[in-house]
Amino acid sequence: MKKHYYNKILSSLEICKTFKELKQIHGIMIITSVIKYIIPLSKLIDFCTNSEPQNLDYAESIFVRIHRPSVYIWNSMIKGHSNTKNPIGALVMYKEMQQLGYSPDHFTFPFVLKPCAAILDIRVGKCVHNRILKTGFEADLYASTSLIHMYVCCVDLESGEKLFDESPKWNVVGWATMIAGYVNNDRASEAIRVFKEMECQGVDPNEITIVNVLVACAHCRDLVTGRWVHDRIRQLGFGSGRLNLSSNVILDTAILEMYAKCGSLKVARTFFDEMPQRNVVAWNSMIGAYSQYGRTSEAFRLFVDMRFSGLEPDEATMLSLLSACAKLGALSLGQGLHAYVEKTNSGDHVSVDTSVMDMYAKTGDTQSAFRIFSGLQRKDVKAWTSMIIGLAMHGHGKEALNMFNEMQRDESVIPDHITYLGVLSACSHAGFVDEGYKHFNSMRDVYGLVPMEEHYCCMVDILSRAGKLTEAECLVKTMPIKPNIAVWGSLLNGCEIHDNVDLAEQIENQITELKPQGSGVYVLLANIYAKAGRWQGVKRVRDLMRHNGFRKTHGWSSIEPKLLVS
DNA sequence: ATAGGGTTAG
Repeated sequence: MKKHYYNKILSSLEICKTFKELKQIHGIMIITSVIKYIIPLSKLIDFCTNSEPQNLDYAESIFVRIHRPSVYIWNSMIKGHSNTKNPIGALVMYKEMQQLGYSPDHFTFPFVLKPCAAILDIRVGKCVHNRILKTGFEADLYASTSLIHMYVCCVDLESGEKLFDESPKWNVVGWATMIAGYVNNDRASEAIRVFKEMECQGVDPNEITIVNVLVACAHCRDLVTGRWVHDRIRQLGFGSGRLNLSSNVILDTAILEMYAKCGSLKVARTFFDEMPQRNVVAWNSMIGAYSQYGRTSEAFRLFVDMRFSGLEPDEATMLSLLSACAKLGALSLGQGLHAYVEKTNSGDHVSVDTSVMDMYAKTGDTQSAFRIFSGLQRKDVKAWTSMIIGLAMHGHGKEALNMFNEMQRDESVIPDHITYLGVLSACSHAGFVDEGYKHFNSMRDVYGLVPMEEHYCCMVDILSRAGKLTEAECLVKTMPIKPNIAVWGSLLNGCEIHDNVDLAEQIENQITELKPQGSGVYVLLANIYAKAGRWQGVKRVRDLMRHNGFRKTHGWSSIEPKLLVS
C-alpha cells in the first residue's frame, strides 16, 4: 500500500507543472507520510527552488521542519536563494550549513560563489576558495570556473588569471569566463588575446564567447579581428547566416556594434538592414553609431523609422540623440527632443535629464542648462562635469571654476579625468596659470588621477597662451607619456601667439616624426615662418605637406538640419 | 542538480 503511494507521488512530482498542483501533492505527502522519504522530499523542494523566487518561502517552510537535511537539499535551498534579487540569503545558508557540521560538496560551490560575484563579496569568496582547497575540489571544473568568475567580477583579475593559468584544460565556459572578465574590466585587448589562444588550443567558441569577443573588438576598434570573427561565425553556422529560426538578435547586434564602433558605418548599416530581427537595442546601436560619428540627420531619420516600425524608444535612444545634438550644437533639434522626452515620459530618468542638461550646456543655452541642473534629483559627477565643460566651452571660465569649487563641497561627488579636462580648459579660457597648475597637481595628489595626454595638452595650452613658453616646453619634455601631436600643437600655438620662431623650428622636427594625420599643425607652422619672414621655412613646410598628401582644409561650420522631431 | 552573454551621457 505504502509503496504504491510512494511511486504514485514520485511520478506526480515528475509531471507536476504548476505551483498549485505542487501544494496538493505536498498535502498528500503529509497525509501518507511519504514526506519522510528523502527522494520525494528533495523533489518537492527542488520544484520550489527552481520555479518563481516567491516560492522560495514555501521551500523554506518545508526545509525548517526537516531534522537532518541532506547536502542535496541544502544545495537546493542555497541555489534557490542564489537566484533571487537578494542572493545574500545563499551565503547565510552556506554559513549555517557549515556551522551545523555539514560538509559542502562540489555542487554547493557554484551556488554560493554566484552570490559572492553578484554582491561583489570577495571576502566570503576567498573563504569559499579556501574551503574548496580544503575539501579537495579545486580540480572540479564547475567550482573552479565559478571561482574565476567570482574573482573577475570582484575586479581581482590577477587571482582569476592565476587560477586560469594553473589549469591547462578549460572548456568553452572557462575560456568565456576569462574573456568576459577582461571585457568587463576594460581590458579588451587581453580578451582578444585570450580568444585567439582559445582558437589555437582548438576549443570552438560558442555564441556567448563570440559576443564577448565582438564587444572587445568594438572596444579596441580592431576591425581586422572583428572581420575574422565574423567569418568564423559564418563558418560555425551561428546567427542569422542561415535560417531565420536560428537567428540570434544579441549576436547580430554585437556584429553590428563591432562594425559601427570600428567606423565601418556602411557595412554596419547594410548588416542592420538585413537583420532578420531588430529589437530596441539593435536600433539604439545603429542610432548611436550615427550620433557618435556626427551623422545627426541619419540618426534622426532612423529614430523616425524606429517609431514607425512600432518600437518605443528608450533611455539609450534619447541619450544618443541628445549627445548628437550636444556635439553639433544643434540647439533647436535638442529642444525638440526635450519636448518629446517630456511629452512621452520616455525619459523618466535622471540620466536623460542630465543628458538634456548637457545638450543645453554644450549648445550654449546656459540658462536652460542651469534650470535643469538645479532641478536634478541627483547630481552625479557627470552632471557637474557637463555644466563645467559647457561653461568653459562658451567662455565662462570663471563660472566653470566656481562650479567646480561648489562641486567639491559635495562629498558624495568625486571628480574624474573628464571633470579635470573641463577644469583645465576653463583655466585656459580664463588665462589662469596658477590656478591651472594647482588643479593639475591636485588631480593626482588629492584624487589619485594620473593625468592623461589630454590633461598635459590643456596644461601646455595654458602655459603657452600665457607666454610661458619655456615652462611649457619643459613640461612637454618631462611628461611621462610620449607627447602626441596635440601636445606639440598646443606648444606651437603658443609660438604663434608670442612670435617664437626658434622654438617652432625645434618643434618642427618632433612633429614631422609623428607624421600628423591632418594639415592643422603644418598650416600653423607655415604661418609662424611667414610672419617672421622665413620664406625657406615656409617652402620646407609646404613641401612636407605635399609630400604627405595634405592640402589646407577649408573652414567648416555646422548648421542645424530641419527635421521633424515630435 | 552546478559555471559564462548585447545598447546607454561628459
